[in-house]
Amino acid sequence: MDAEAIKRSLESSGLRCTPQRYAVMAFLTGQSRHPTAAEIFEAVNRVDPRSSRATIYNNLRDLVEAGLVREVAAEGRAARFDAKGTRHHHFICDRCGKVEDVDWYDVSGPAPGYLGKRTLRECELIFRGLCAKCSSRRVPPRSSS
Amino acid sequence: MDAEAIKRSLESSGLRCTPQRYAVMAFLTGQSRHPTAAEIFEAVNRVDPRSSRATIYNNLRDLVEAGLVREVAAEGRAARFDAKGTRHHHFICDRCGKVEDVDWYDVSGPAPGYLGKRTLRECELIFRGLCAKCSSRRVPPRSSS
DNA sequence: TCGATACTTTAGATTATATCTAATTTGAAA
DNA sequence: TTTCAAATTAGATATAATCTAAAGTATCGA
Ligand SMILES: [Mn+2]
Ligand SMILES: [Mn+2]
Ligand SMILES: [Zn+2]
Ligand SMILES: [Zn+2]
Repeated sequence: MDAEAIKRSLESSGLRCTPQRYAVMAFLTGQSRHPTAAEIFEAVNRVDPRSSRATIYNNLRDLVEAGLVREVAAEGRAARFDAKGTRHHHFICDRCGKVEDVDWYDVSGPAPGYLGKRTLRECELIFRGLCAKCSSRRVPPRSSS
Repeated sequence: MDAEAIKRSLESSGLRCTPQRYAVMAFLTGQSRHPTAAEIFEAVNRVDPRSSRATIYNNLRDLVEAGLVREVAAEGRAARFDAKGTRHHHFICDRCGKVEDVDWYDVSGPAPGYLGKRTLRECELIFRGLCAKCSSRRVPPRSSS
């Protein structure tokens, strides 16, 4: 996603393309990891323009509301964020907690009526297990052997 | 799940069945909601035995480690907990954030090789949309009309 | 161009959530 | 009983997120 595309996506969501907001969005689109607010804060403040902590949080809130970014559902202390580029699922490692992207495939939704009066918008899959790195190790990290 | 069953499940996980630990487990098994640590704290302290905040957190940690309780993957400030009774999926409301149980059905897992070198343990399905209550309302809550 | 106005950013204070510490208490086994 | 690891506790501390009030900035119409 190039600079112009980011600018357009912000403006078509009714958000001004301020330098600080752009920086958050640009950083997120360039990441396949799932950074926390603190990590985003650090990253955008390594280059101009600098942003205050409140601005990082304000912009993340605005971007999530606008549907350009999602807050990833995962356990753990700090919220993690993800630019909504191409649809994908997530793999969460039982051991190291890393959240990795997995190519999207359409999930066989529930049978009609299964969800009662609820209105379904989407089905998201979360895979759990060991990531490639953790799979290749024999011994759990906490083991003293 | 009756008292004896809870006691057995704790002990077969190598955990002492202390009054405080039992109280947390008993409360969680009786809930279809997904309470936060603060809600559990409040609930168990309405009856004896009382537990300190640290004990609630200690026991939740122990129960999650033992596999008797899971921390629910959902957005939002405080972690939510769920006794692992019968398997089920979750429906998360876009609007009010409520996490509701949905009967389990087996998810068509990814094709072999899809996940590369990762080791898959389970597929969890998260449905998103509007819960029954929010579906029946016309106007979004923030609208000023 | 000018002023009005709404949007945005900011530092620091505040609140909310979770963990740590060090001193007891408890309970099962010897 | 005595012993000792496990568990509990109050309060301190750490971490994450939000709030506040003041100042800065873009946009619009006159
Ligand atoms: Mn992702
Ligand atoms: Mn549940
Ligand atoms: Zn891993
Ligand atoms: Zn709802």
